[in-house]
Amino acid sequence: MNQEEPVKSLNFIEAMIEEDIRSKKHSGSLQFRFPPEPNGYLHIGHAKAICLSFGLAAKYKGLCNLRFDDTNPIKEEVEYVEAIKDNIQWLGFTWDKECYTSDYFEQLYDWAILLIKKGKAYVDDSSADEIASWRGTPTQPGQESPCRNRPVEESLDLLGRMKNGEFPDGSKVVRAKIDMASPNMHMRDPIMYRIKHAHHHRTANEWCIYPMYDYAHGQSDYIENVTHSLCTLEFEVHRPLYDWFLDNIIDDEKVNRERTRQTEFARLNLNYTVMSKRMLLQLVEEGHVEGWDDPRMPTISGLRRRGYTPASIRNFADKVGIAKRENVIDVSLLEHCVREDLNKIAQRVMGVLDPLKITIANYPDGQVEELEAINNPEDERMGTRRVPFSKTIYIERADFMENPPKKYFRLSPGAEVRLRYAYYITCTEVVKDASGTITELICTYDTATRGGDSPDGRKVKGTLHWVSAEKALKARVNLYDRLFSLEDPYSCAEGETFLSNLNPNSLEQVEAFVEPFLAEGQPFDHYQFERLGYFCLDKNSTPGNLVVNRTVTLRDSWAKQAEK
RNA sequence: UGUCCCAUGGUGUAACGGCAGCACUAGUGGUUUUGGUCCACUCAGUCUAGGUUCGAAUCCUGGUGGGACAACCA
Repeated sequence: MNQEEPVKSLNFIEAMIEEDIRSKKHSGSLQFRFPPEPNGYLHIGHAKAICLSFGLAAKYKGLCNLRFDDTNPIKEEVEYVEAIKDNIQWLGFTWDKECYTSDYFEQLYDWAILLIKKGKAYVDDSSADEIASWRGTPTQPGQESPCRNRPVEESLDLLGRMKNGEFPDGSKVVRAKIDMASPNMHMRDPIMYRIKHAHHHRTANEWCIYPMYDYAHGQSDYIENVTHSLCTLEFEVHRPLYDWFLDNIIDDEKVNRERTRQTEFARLNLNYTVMSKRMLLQLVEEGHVEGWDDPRMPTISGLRRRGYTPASIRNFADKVGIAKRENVIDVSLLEHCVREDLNKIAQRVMGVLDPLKITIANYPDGQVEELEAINNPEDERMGTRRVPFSKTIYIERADFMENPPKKYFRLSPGAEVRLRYAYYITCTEVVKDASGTITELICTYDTATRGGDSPDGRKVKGTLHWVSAEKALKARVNLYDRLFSLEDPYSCAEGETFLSNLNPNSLEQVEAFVEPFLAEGQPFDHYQFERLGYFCLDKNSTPGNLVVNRTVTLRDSWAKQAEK
């Protein structure tokens, strides 16, 4: 009787958009944009922003541009723009137009002339130190520059000469004339242009003056007809300035009514990692990780190399939601999202990370048989494969205990277990070396249990993964753990930095044995190593030199119980 | 001695003046040729003090707590 459809709950941005649609605020379709600065690699926090703007565009039948905010030539590089484009496409999004703020330098310059002519901007000869000291503090008003009231003609002349390269870096700036006593520091005559005789990755040496973020961003949105300009919370105090520039440049009532509006949401934070571009850059440059795409990095490239899928990241972005309050997401949610996706799509395979040799005493010498194994129990369409079985095999060292506790379902002296897709085996003898370390197990198998079922119906509690010693392939396996050992890597003792919280065991490398099927894989292919976790082939893996990265372990309720 | 933003289970996020819901985490049980998956269940929340109202997580006021703002960075 209660057939109410589940109420769709909107986040505050969707609610605003639907209100704009209802009130017909915009005469055209909705337009979004994702505006990275090409000065580093994108991370999972950017992925949230990308999913937001591109996702909204898709949901409301609008478009989303990719715009590189390239107004600071000394920090920006082509390598970064290529990586960013790559990441966005990999995530599964397609931008409408590929834009660059540098495409608008000419227009921005013309608008600067307009503002000076209107008496809304001026050229300032003050030094950086003077400007900083005259700006005041958040609690004290600033004071006006001596150049503030210089004649319009003089500012115009100076601006032209700045552009022509007549002045050295730092000798002059263009400032908006707003209010040095404003409680908002950003309104105290903010700088619009600075002189930088630097090579720009797109405009080369055409310009030696470059606009500041605040002077460029709103106008770029306006030029692209952006209707909803979404950014993170730290730009909230910039919004009055965003509006001020457009208010003073655009003289058209209708355009102003429909004009782009900035809306801020809380950025993503994840525990056990850092999300600051500066810190990520430091990790790369100082060699604490192997590069921007090191699988321990929270970068999109790192997550990809770790074995995360685009769908898992999109789903994660959806689950964390959009709001304005500060948040720290638990990595377990991210891990849940990959497991959820990989469980559906990952090829199952067997591999042994910490091998213990077993000789099956009653199995014929030299015999090898091919046993049928299911590729993915969650998806019948993925079919089956054949796995070679032989007299000597390897199992996981942790799957045998000489003196097992109660509820231990695995192998122990006299116990019978199932080898997955193979046979029931019983341990008859434990072989040790002089130091008492177990070196080998002697077992017998029940020939009637081929495939893993017993015709007499007897049950075994344990099922182990295994690999044929004769046919297995060697593989280098990278076992990754969290990069930092502290939930909050930013908190550290006096005189120390976040680097002191690096987890010394974030990477453990082992030589493992895997079934021959792995040789058919391509870099980035996903696998589930049964009973162990999800893995993928590294970008540098080849059939003859397998390199496997662990994405995440399987949930392990036995490990939890064993801890107690 | 400022301005602005924010406050719901352990973590996130809904509820738009009318029964505080969902996901993750944790725990219990069931199914299982992965101690996986799946299924069922359990623990657990409106920062505080007033006010408005028949009725407040929601509106108002004051506290408290957290965050942002003083690059010629974005």
